[in-house]
Amino acid sequence: RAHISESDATGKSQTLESGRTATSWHLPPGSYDIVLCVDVIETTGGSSGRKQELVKELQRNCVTFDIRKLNVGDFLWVAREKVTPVPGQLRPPVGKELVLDYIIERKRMDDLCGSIIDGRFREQKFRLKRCGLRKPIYLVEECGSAAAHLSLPESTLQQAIVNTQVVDGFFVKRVQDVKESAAYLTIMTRYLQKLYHNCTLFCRSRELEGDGGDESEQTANLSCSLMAFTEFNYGAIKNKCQTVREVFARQLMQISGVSGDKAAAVLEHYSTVSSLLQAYDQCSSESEKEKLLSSIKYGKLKRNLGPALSRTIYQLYCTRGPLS
Amino acid sequence: MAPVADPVSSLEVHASAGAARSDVLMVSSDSEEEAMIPLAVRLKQKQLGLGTAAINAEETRASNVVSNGCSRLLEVPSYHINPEAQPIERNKICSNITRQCSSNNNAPYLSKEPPPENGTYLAKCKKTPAEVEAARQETLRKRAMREHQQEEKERLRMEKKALADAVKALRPEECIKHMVVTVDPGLLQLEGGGALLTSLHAMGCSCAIEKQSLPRSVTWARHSPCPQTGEMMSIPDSNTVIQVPVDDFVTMINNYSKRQCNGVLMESGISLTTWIQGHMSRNPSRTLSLVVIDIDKYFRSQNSKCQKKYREAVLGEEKNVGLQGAQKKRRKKDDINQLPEVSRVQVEEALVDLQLQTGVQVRFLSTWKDFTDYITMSTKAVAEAPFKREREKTGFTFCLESEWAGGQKVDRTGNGLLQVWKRQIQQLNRVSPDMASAILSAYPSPRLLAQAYARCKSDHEKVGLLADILIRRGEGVASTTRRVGPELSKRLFLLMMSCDAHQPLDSAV
DNA sequence: GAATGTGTGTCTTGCCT
DNA sequence: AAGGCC
DNA sequence: TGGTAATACACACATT
Repeated sequence: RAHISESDATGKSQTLESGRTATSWHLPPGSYDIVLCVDVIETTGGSSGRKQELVKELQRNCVTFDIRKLNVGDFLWVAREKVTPVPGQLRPPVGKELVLDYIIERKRMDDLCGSIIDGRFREQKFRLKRCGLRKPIYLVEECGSAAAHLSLPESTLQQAIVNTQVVDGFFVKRVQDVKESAAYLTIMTRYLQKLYHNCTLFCRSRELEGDGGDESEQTANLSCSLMAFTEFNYGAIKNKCQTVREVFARQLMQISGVSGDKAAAVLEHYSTVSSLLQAYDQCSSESEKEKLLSSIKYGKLKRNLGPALSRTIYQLYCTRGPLS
Repeated sequence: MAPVADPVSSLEVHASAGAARSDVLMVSSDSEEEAMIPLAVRLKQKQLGLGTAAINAEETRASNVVSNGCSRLLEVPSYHINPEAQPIERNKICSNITRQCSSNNNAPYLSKEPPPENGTYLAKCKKTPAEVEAARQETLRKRAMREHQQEEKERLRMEKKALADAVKALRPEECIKHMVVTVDPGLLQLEGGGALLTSLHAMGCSCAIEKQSLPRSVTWARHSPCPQTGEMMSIPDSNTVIQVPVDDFVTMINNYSKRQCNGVLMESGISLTTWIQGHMSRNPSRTLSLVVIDIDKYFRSQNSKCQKKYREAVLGEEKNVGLQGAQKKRRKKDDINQLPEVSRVQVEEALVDLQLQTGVQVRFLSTWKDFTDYITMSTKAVAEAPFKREREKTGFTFCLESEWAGGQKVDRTGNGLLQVWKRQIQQLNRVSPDMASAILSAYPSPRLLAQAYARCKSDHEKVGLLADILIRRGEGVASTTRRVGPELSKRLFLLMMSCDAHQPLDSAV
């Protein structure tokens, strides 16, 4: 039977630096198992029976897997160190875990439809790209299946799938139903177990990831420099450290008409709130303040920010009384 | 020997049978192209006719001068255009130039404002021949200067146009018209080849039929004007789609299964992976993807032939290695029936092998119309890819970071700016709307907050300025109050007052 | 961008004698 | 269509 | 030359 353990990496209450130090440890061949990890949300929740169907199918295929809370993606594989219980201790020592470079985002057609509409689709792809795992896979379910009258045309959905393949460079696997998803996971798991049967694995840090093309490195498909699972799953939570410049850009974009290009153009001249305020103070007249930013060029090439926006920003930062 | 044709040999057959004819069909952009080429050629001619380095230096200087003039008129500091530009106004430069010209040819004291007594003298006496000559030369110089300025203006305009057109060519709507889809003739002699060209044509892009290095493949290229020469040049795209016949596909699947069963030492023919690896090693820069059309026809045939083995293979309980043992039906009559017997699981296994070894994926389509649609969608994707990539490179990440509210609308009088200010405060991590409202009520504008900081005597006072502001959560008796706290107070202080753009806000340690 | 449609504002053009 | 106007 | 009017054209933003 399949081995199911609820190892919960509590997503939020972690210490700031997850416990991995810079000591580059390694896992010799045979000292670890390749284990499929399934996001807990894929097994519990919503449609009662449908989620358990995947678990059942994996168990039937004798796939050893682990159910965890994944902060990004739906499936991935870890190299879990084999641990032998120590005499005198009830709990065996915690084994080190490295996460393989493959991560799967499973998407049913209706999910995809909703994701596209509310913008989650783009965000998910972005997070997958920068999650540190270099081989993202989109597992698209219900492909040729019943013309589900979703709120989006089928051609649109298929175009979106092709785009994630061609534009984003993801590997796209199309399956008909949950059973085929399980079959794919099964075959992938067995293949990876075979592939990593005789490999020494090294611990990599999240840094220095020139995440270039995923398929481009076809020769070195066997990546033995992997991230620790704890570091990966913690890094997937979005609590990045903000800088003055970044927050200033976000602040500029709170006003209607200011987009990323516009904000970036302003930041080219005044990269902090302080510098902008200083510039306003150094203006001799109010009209000079009004048009301080009007001739800043932005975007594709050299389009004026314009007097209207310049005036709005001037009002925001130069009004000495309360705003309305 | 394998009774089935090797993919390589089938390639040769198709290539020799197909007439390698190169044909480019312009759809709707031909008129535009004819209009564009002379434009770019003129630009090139002007660049070549005048110098290169010296002219470029002149033109950049002139553009700076013009920009300064404009910005002065707009009452804008010149460092917006060029941070290093000195506040020299254009009219001063011009008057300096004219003064120099005059002093070279006339008496220095006559240059600007003649004394009254000299004025009467000059008015009475006619201009000396030297003065007449000087005036002529002056006129000539002015004309020459105007011409030069005209030319430079024109050149600048043309360059701007060219760059604007280059950007236009990447826009989702128009980029497709600059795409040329190159189709291998081996694809066209199959059924649905004409429909492919028709759909591509209807989409608004050009088609070229020429023999490809890869069999039955389609590649893409971008037809765009070169920024330097102005000539139209084709920029090839790395994506390539190869249509694999079911015969070859099944054979290669079978070869892979044989290898897995018999061990690695046995040479059992080309597998999907080794076939692709061969192509990829030949030209490493290609991004391949495979298409197999109507493989269900094969499985239907296999299913009707021996249903028992098929079910066993699907259930996967026994290692069912289908060799080409069961091929008993009529040969030459039906090609499918003499193919080796492979199961769907074997296909999936070989596909995973291909995926993990090469990253190449396989699309299974049921009809040739689906193939046409797939090529159509791929064409759109390839055409729009550069546009999207450039946007991701320049734009900020948080623009589409899930919960992102669009810009707060603000009218001409400034209504709505208070909400903008509140939302600006909320851009810092871990700032709830309640916290923002609390700060907002204490300092309802950025200026007021900045003034408060300026009035602080010590830095310690500034850092903790907001720490004791009360946040009221809830309503009435059940409302609880908290403080903003020193942490957020410090972050807001750093945000407002720091001169270091890369100053981290979340305090380390 | 999923695809398409809608309104703000700049930017390009032509005009003037 | 080129030139001088303010 | 400058300055405007009228248009074209983008872009930010809102919908099936």
